[in-house]
Amino acid sequence: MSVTPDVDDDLWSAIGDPTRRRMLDLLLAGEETATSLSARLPVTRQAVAKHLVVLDRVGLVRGALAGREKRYRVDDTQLAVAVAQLESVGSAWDARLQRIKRIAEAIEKSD
Amino acid sequence: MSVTPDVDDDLWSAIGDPTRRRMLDLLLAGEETATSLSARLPVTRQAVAKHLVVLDRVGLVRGALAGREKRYRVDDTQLAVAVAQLESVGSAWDARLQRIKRIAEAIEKSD
DNA sequence: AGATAGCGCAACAAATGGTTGCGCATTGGC
DNA sequence: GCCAATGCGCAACCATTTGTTGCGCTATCT
Repeated sequence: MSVTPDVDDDLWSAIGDPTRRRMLDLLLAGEETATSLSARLPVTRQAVAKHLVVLDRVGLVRGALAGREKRYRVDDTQLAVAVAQLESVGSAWDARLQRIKRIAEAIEKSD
Repeated sequence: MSVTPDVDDDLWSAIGDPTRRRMLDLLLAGEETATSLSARLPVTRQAVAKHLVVLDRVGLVRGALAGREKRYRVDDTQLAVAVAQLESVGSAWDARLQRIKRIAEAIEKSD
């Protein structure tokens, strides 16, 4: 019996990186470019650009050219999928923890 | 304003790795050793051992010597903390998505 | 037209996740 | 009691990821 649900590893590892989580955080407040994001993060523009490639590959963000800028925004639908996976794993583990707790209580009662 | 709550990056990246998530899954079903885990996973015992070091460092598992074996078990308390972080980030993003949706609806209505 | 701002590409460094190979300790059968 | 087998830890090595710096192209603004 498997406890954790099947999860898209690529999507999960995309949101697993702390820098990418902070980028998503910033992008949720509005469109940003690689340059503007790097100004608010402790990494260089190029590092941000690489992360944007990763996030784009799993569909969490999309970039659109606007003049000489490339503005990125969060894809709501795909972020909702990611959130669903987080909550799915979380509640699976939580359920297992509860079960263990109930068993422990049952054993204690039968002592 | 920050959207995602402050999260323990070490704890998060510990559960971010797919192999470690599967190890936790197996360990939730009962104690295991590095060798027994590696038999159920597509990686070598040494890879499993390294992951166990990582999981131990963040307190998600603890190992106890039993003869020549070293049996690992999940630390319920710390796993509960990890679950709380997952659900915390998930619901923060979810809340933000809902807010965006409400704003979009409001704009649509005012058209 | 020329200075500037934004971006992409390439080369490099460090950390991570994986492998193989080795040696040491404990255990169990004879 | 001995010896083979089992389980573990350590070290060397490889590929990928995450970060850096440096360079050059293109588009914009005066």
